[in-house]
Amino acid sequence: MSDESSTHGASSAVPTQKDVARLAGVSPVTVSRTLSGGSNVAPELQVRVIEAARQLDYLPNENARGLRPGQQSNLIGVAITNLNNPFYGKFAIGVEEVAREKGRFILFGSTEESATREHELVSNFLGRRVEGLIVIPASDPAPRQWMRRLGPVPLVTAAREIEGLDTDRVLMDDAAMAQRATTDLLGRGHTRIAFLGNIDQVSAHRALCEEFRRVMGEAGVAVDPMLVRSVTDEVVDGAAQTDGFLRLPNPPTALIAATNRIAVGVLQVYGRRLDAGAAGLHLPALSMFGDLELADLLRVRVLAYSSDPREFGRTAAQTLFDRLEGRVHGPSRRLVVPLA
Amino acid sequence: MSDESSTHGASSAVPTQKDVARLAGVSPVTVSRTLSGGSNVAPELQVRVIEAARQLDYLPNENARGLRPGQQSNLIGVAITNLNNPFYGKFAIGVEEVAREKGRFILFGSTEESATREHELVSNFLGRRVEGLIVIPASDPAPRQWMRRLGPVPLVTAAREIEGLDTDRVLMDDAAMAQRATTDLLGRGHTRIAFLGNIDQVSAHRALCEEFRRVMGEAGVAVDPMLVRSVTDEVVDGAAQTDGFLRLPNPPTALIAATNRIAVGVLQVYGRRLDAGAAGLHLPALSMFGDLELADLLRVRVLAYSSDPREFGRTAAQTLFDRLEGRVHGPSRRLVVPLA
DNA sequence: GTGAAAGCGCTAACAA
DNA sequence: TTGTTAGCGCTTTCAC
Repeated sequence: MSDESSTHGASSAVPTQKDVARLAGVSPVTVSRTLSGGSNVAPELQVRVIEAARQLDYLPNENARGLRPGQQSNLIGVAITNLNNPFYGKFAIGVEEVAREKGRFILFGSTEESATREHELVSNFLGRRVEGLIVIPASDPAPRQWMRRLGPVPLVTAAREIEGLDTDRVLMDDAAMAQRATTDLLGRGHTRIAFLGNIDQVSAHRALCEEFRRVMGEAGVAVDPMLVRSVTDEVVDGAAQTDGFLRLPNPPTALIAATNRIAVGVLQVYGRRLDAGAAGLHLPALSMFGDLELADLLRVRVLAYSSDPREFGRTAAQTLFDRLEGRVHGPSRRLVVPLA
Repeated sequence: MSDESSTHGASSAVPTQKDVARLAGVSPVTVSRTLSGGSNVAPELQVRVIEAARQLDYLPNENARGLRPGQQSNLIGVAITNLNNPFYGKFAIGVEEVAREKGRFILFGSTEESATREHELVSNFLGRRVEGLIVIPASDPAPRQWMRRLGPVPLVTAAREIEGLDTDRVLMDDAAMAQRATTDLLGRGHTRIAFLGNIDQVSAHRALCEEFRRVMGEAGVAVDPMLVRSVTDEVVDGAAQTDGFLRLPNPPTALIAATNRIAVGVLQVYGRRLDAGAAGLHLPALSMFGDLELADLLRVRVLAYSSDPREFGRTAAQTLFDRLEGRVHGPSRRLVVPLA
């Protein structure tokens, strides 16, 4: 009474080329040749092979296939830091799109900002002989042993620049974003502008913050040290620090959030205040870096400055394939994706 | 002057077990044994092997390893329909978390609602000998040939129920969501309630819409056929149909959007109207099914009804591992994840 | 046009 | 404890 044909029934062993050959009455080589183009195989035999394969629901073992020298795995390894950030979800779409166009498949993992997990993931990806890697480096500053194991596998890092890491890398135009955000706020008459940075995104944070200070300085506006803070890239931390800002005797009139997640934290605090009856006008104007889909529908006006995340993913993938397909040689490249 | 040690320099061939063995002055088996636990290997040899492996940056070839009978690939295939929907991004997080706990890695792809792409992806995943599959079925109704190729590989479908597909499946509580949404709106005095369904999500849409009609009927409120429409799961289509509703001589006072994407389309239209000076009160109240992070911060009040997407992903993965680890046998299961 | 043989990198079974 | 042998599923010589 067991349900042998059911989805999860243990049917007999997975059919191999040999099984197909036997059923078709040919040798395994003929099967291989038929299924990979069919050159030098009599049409009649091809028909028999194809029929046999269909009948057995045969599926070539890609792992065995990739074992032969000179064969590619058709695999790309992608490690991001945090799928919870919709920016990286969209980034992954962009990568996926390009990979599909190129006939590649994706090994995917999230590091959750941990260097250990990054090591685990990348090592495994390399063990599976990925043809290339796209990595958003974890903010965990531990040394990256896996870099030495890359061998000939091209690596593209994205979104963050890690000191001492000389790889092809795709970055957002942090300077332009910070410059625009700061200028826009100054233009609206703000002078007490708080900067809520991300302690994690080492390189990006520094660039954003430096540019903020530079523009402020150029405009002759002093930056209150109390108003420059860094938190981890978590909603709760953004919220906590926002509360801190609002409790200051002389709170800021505008606030720049370095990331998507942090901005959501800010907005949650704003939401609570509004629900408690606060007037929107008394809350600091909010600008942010990153992607916030409904930004223009919020009860609070939010200005978002960002590259298009999907385009960002596409660029990262294109950069990888430039190497893979030999269009680019030589020293590593540093690409900056312009603002959307 | 070529930069041999650079990241993308073509270093010599990838080292194999044999290379390590040679360098350590032992046989390949000793390397294998050492690296997989080290039972029955003299401590001294182990040291030599490990040192040699480190020196060569050796990484075992996981594909070759998985080729041996009785070995697992440690790979799970995950195919979703649309990474653009943050719901599925969070779903993927949930799956990833569980996979990591179980020491599995993820082959990932997006079908973009195309049955062809779904076939491509799943076939390739199976060819790479994934141990299990998690699939959000594409709405494309074309027959699923790949189902017959599963063999012993367990499959869990999620979010949508496909007719004639007898698999383990994880679903949202559509009836409860629709029931609550409709009841809540009726309780607020609305009677002209529009239903903006998703033409794609075959099973889910039907369940949602049926429950909507049922609750309306039970409350003795007539459903205006003009106010029940289906669109594809795209922001633009949601927006277009919303425009349609608003132009009716007798527009609805409330609107239920079947998905996240559709609701965003509605909100975009609302945003434009508000910017053009319309009063929020004149826009239909909006309820939706799915996940909208900033729902309570919008200028328009939105009621969102949904399961927690991450929990949803975790449940799907757990259901898969229940089969993989032999905790569950027999006929396929249908799990409904309760509302968040 | 077809098949036999060899070998990709690895590990289980068997010998020493 | 160590090494030799064999074979996983596939494709690339090379011979017929």
